[in-house]
Amino acid sequence: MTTTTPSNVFHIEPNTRSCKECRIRQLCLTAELNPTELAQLDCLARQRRPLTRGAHLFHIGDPLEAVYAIRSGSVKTYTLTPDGREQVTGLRLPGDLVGLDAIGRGIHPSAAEALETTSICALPLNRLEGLKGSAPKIQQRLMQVMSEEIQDNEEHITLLGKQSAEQRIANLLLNLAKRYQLRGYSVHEFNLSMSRTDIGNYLGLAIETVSRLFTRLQELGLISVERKHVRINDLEKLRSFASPVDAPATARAHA
Amino acid sequence: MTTTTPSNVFHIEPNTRSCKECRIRQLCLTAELNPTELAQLDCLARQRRPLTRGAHLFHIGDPLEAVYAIRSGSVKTYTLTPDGREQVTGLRLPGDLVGLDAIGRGIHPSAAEALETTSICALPLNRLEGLKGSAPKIQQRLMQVMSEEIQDNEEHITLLGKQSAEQRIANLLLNLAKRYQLRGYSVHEFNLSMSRTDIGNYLGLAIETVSRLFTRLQELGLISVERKHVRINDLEKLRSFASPVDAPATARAHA
DNA sequence: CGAATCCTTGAACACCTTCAACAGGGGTGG
DNA sequence: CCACCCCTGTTGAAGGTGTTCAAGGATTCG
Repeated sequence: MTTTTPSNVFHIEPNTRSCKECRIRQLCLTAELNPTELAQLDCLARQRRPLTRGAHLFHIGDPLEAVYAIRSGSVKTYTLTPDGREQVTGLRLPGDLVGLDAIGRGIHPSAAEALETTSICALPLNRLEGLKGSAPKIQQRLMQVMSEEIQDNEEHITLLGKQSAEQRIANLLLNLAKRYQLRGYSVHEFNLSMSRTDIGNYLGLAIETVSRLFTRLQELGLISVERKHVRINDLEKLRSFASPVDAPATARAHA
Repeated sequence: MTTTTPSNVFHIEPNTRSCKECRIRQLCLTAELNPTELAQLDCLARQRRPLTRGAHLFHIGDPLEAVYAIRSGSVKTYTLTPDGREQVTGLRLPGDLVGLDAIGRGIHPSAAEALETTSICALPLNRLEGLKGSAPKIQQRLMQVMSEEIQDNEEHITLLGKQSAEQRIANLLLNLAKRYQLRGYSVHEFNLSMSRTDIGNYLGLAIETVSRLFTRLQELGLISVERKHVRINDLEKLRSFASPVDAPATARAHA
């Protein structure tokens, strides 16, 4: 932060503590709810003290108490391999929900850890279910969000199953750019909240490969990277790197 | 089928066409519903003519009309990469639900194709939502199933992100064995409904690698493979292959 | 200012892929 | 019923992408 400071490094502090005036309301569970429904959700959304970097929202194996909405900051979710290594399964930004994978069995199968100072809303599930009768749209919206998460996971499976290291990096950058844009920031410039280690872990690559490819994309003039700060200089060309029309050399076996 | 015929090659024809007497009721959306709720679901579950091998339940881009429960047979789901290659995202067995990833946006982001003769129940979503008031448990159960699908996807992401080719194959076999066992068949013997191509695609491996590893696991005495027929000879040892306590050689970078 | 952490870069290596050829079934048509 | 062909699966050898190992540089924080 001694150098340039893209907008997303400032915390997106919602104007107030209520859903109704939350700046990222349109992205959250609250999207398309009417004022009455918003008020109902407000009543049960507990806000916790902000998490500091490295703090856990929940651990693997914890009983499900609530699902959580990110208000500001960011969170990584991860599972553990049988031999105890971490697999990063997702990056959550303001407006995203965390913990949906615990609803099935009542136990968190993955952990959520703050990547920076992060504030959240806790949505106690049992009280959420109590709303069902009076506010079916909340329930319905929750199902939508879960379905979108399934879809996102399928995209990530495709990334891990079919794409070259270069494509994975390019797609991550485009994904982040799009999500920051949805939140009102520039498509072209943002700060990575994940470390190189987390990025490599998330993309199924060695950390050295991540570093090398950032350097390469920079040498090609597509992006500028300096530590966590990323600038996309040529969005179109980056897209053509991420999704080449002709299959890359390594792709035939999977065809 | 000229050789041995494990039980799962016989179609699991439900005794009757009603949910109440469906043999796989406990695995499906119907698990833990009371007779009244079962009857409600029965009313709207339309049964379609069985799909033949290669037939699609829906294509990518189709509008969401219903989600589907598998009654017998099996189905693969897949998405397309930007350059038009297929990525197999899942294998669905009797009792599993298909199409949940379409609820979010109303459009199927992935396709579902029968791997063999397959019969299904269609659950029209709009009529399902109409049940919400009278049968909230169905809605709740649907959320559970979706959450479990998220969890399954996370496991598959871990497989693709962290595991060696050998581990991927071993885990696939164990996964299938477990699911067939849940459906009342032997853990030790079953028929693959996926081709080698589909298996490789699903596991992010070249088809030749799949073939070689089947051969290797057979040489080690862990399994016996002949075309689609698989016998697990040493379940414990296969488990230790799938989840070694000490990280494999290729794993350090992801640690 | 020093230590720890994170990131970068280089070189050797390994796993898996690619390319190539062949074997075996299953279906079709003569 | 057999010959033929196509498709699926197998096996071998060479090659490549990404990993591993190693070392050095940069940043941050106490």
